[in-house]
Amino acid sequence: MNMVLNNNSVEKTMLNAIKQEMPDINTLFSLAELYKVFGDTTRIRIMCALFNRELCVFDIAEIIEMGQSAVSHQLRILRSAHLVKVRKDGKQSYYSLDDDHVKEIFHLGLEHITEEK
Amino acid sequence: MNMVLNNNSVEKTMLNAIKQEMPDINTLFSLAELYKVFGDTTRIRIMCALFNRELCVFDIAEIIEMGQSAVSHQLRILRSAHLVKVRKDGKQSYYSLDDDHVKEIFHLGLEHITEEK
DNA sequence: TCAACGAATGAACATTTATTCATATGTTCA
DNA sequence: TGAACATATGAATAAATGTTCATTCGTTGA
Repeated sequence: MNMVLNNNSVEKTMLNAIKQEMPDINTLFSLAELYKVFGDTTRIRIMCALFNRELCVFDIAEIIEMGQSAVSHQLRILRSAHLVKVRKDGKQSYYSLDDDHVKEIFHLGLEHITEEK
Repeated sequence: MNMVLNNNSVEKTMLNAIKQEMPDINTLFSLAELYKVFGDTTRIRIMCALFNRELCVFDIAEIIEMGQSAVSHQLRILRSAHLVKVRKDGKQSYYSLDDDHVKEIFHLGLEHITEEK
């Protein structure tokens, strides 16, 4: 028998079992994509401003003190992640949070960082 | 009175009120930093492998099919975000999740992406 | 109809980030 | 002690990302 043994903590068959039980790679990829969207201060601030109200692009830009273009670009990213939604009214686009998950994810993250040693 | 009026949805005073109620910028920055760590498929997969057990670096590398060096680099990032912790035993370093938040954040994210239209 | 305005978009640039390769560190055991 | 091994780390490279600037699109109202 020409079996290759590894001398690590876990047996080869066990490693394979762990591989099997992992969620499929596409799911994990989507998950990473979602968190990537949360992983930017500008987008976090935008979501934060939208916590209790809808706002148009110009007002968001004022609140977070950034240019209209930058805000608009980030809003597109937030939109495609289904984190914010738009309502158009005349010349303006009003954005609001799309989903309760946003607040929940936000709060969980806060818990983690405030509990840090 | 030389007050500049804006003709957007919300009055200037209201905008300032919203600015005031925003969490301070350092908190939001840390929050973004935390989610940035979740925002990478390799790190997500590592955390996932560690969901129910501790593993040494070599085994993690086997499970997620990446090089030892890449895994080690990512573990350092996870460690400094307090998401995983190490226990050293002889030649090996055993990593495990540091915190229940990891699982909670993970599951919330999964909920969000599976509910998408 | 056309000027003014709010928002969206594309291209360019600078910065950040993940991976790889090579090497260093630290531990075990022969 | 020194060879073998597990892990960590530094430098280099390639790829991804955020912001800015310039421009376009779409709507309003004079």
